[in-house]
Amino acid sequence: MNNYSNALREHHLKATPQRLEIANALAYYGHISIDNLYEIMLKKFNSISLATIYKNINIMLENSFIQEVKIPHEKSVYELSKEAHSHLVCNECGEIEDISIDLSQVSNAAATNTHFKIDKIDLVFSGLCQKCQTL
Amino acid sequence: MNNYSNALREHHLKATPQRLEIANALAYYGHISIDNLYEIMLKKFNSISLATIYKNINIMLENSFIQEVKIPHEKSVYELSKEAHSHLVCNECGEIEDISIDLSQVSNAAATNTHFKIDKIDLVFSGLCQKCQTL
DNA sequence: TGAATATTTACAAAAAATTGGTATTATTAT
DNA sequence: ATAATAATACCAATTTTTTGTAAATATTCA
Repeated sequence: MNNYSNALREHHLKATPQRLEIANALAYYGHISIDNLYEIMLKKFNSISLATIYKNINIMLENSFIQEVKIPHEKSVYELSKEAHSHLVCNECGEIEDISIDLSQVSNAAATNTHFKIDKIDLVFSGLCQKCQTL
Repeated sequence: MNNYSNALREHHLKATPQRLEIANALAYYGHISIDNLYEIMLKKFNSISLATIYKNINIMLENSFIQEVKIPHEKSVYELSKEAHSHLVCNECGEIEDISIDLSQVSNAAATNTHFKIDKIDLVFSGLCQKCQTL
């Protein structure tokens, strides 16, 4: 199990036990909503409050330690920052999967068409995962 | 100016004056947040309530008359349903632009890599629009 | 290692966002 | 036009998120 103390400090965040646990939860589950995170955190810190969750999620976002993933029709989930990647969501079971796809073609197409200077791409595929297709 | 009475009815929505005005606002502005929509609606219906806005947005979403667009770091905006397209957001001025790009390559890549059956793609480019690059 | 300081936490409360209940009014189909 | 149905405004309730603060904790630096 990873120790995120240094990673947190590199993002100018104090390494508190609560934050370490948030990092562990994100690492373990990959993507997690505020509600789920609160439930998980309660198991380790039985007096933790939602306000603490929100404050930490928000400051972690500001400092780019984590990223928000906006899923269609769902509440946002959060993930540890890593290399750029896209997401797939199963409309049946809700599973979220990471995927790395080369987006230079679409990025260039968008840039030349609109003259935007593009520096970030949020891409979410929705559909059915392999398991849910066969059920 | 378009009359959306029939379009609403085709989506099994009664064509009330409030709904027609929402449709007009979405058509005129392209993308609108709940707050902005409420402000706009207040000009025509000085006793309209936010609850009415929410109820209509929700039922219009359910009936696919409109679509939600989730913008990074921003509140959702809504748009009239139309052909599939992607979005560009300017991080400076907030402008949201539609763009049609062929996504069959990335869609195929994602499908073959993950064995998902993909039926929807949400793609948002963030960056700077042409105007804001030169400021 | 320990004291000083700066930040974080839990808790309470407030604020903001969204949803629910109902009498009245408007829309639709006949 | 009328009856049946659904939407609206209004108000209240709920849910979600943020804020303020004293106490507790982590970090810094000697």
